[in-house]
Amino acid sequence: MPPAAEPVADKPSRREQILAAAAELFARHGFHGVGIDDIGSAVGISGPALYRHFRSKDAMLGEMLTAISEVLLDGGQARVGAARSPHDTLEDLVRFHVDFALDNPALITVQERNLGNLTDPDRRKVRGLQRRYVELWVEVVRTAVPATEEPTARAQAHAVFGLINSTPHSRHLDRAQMADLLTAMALAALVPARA
Amino acid sequence: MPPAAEPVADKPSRREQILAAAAELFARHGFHGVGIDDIGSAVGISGPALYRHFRSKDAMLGEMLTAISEVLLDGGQARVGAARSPHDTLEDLVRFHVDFALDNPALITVQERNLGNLTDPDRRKVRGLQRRYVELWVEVVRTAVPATEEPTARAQAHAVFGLINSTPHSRHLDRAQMADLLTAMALAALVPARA
DNA sequence: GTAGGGGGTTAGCGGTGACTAACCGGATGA
DNA sequence: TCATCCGGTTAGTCACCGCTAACCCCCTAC
Repeated sequence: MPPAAEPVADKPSRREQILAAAAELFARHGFHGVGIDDIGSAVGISGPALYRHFRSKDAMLGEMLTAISEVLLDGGQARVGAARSPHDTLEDLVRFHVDFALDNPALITVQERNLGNLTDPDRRKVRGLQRRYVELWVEVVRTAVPATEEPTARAQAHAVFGLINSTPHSRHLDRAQMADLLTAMALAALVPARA
Repeated sequence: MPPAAEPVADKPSRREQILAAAAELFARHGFHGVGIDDIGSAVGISGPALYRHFRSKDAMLGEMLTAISEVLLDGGQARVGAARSPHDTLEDLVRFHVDFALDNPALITVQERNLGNLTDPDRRKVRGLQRRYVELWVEVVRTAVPATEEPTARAQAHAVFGLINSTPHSRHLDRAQMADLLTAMALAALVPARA
């Protein structure tokens, strides 16, 4: 068995190919607007072959969204772990989210739009991960700007997610400029005028 | 004919009731996730009775989205017409959008998520209206902050829409506080530190 | 050389969803 | 009084969609 004992990232496995294609389609047409055959033909196989890799269409969405939420939470925690000044931590966190959104527009779109199409247990899991990610932001914001009330910080976090995640809907600047712009806007929106 | 010759806003007509209910459902479950029977029973009638009021399910979505786009464009133009200082005009425009989003969370959600489910002609129409609304914002932003390049202003407009439209996803503050917070954040994100 | 299994195929089933057909009751205006 | 029509009903059609069944080909390991 030449290529085995290594479930690591070699080349994109079939599963990953499928998830990527499905994300693109879900983002464009919505979960129910995409057929199993559409996903299949997007990766060059046709229709029911997908069931060799996933138990159901729901399972694809579930795996996709939990993966995203875990990447965001883990990445966020890592950024916060590397302790620097409160404001620098906030900036790191913003930058991290901006990078993720710019590099994974389809995933961001699916996460925003298709949470409601998850299975109940999947939704619970994803909601939990998202809640922890929001709490991370709340803490970081309140550390950087101590005057902020907790509900306000939560509302700000959601608003900034909306700002950053709007990225897939506008492709006017190149990646670097877009990253800088979004980061600057998010920070300006989070820390009151004058810093 | 007692009540006629007045297509004006009396009490919510059946059509309007239906559109409101449909908007709520589309926002929650997505266009394809909602059945004709769901919409019907949401207004107390059942199933195919809807076809006395709309030609098709697509037509409902089409009418809904063009109406939203027209309200936004008209309202925006009205705000800009009442000429004040450039910065006050921008603030008015922001406030207008914030109010609309807070008062019509379902509509905002549908407009954000279900543009892709429109018929081709409907999508063209809505896209056109949206484009003009964005251009309005671009002009107002560039008048208030002349240093802004046009593509940057466009990207900023989209980002601020994302910020404001995130409203349906967070209900942590009461309406007034939320309006103030979103307005402040949007303005901070649009006009560079120090004004 | 061959057994086994991973990954693909096509055919078909059952359910559901948009829409139509056919019918109906009651308010209205001549 | 009665024709009309508006807005509702239920039954039914047809397409499509998720998923299973049954089959098959190759690649690998013994």
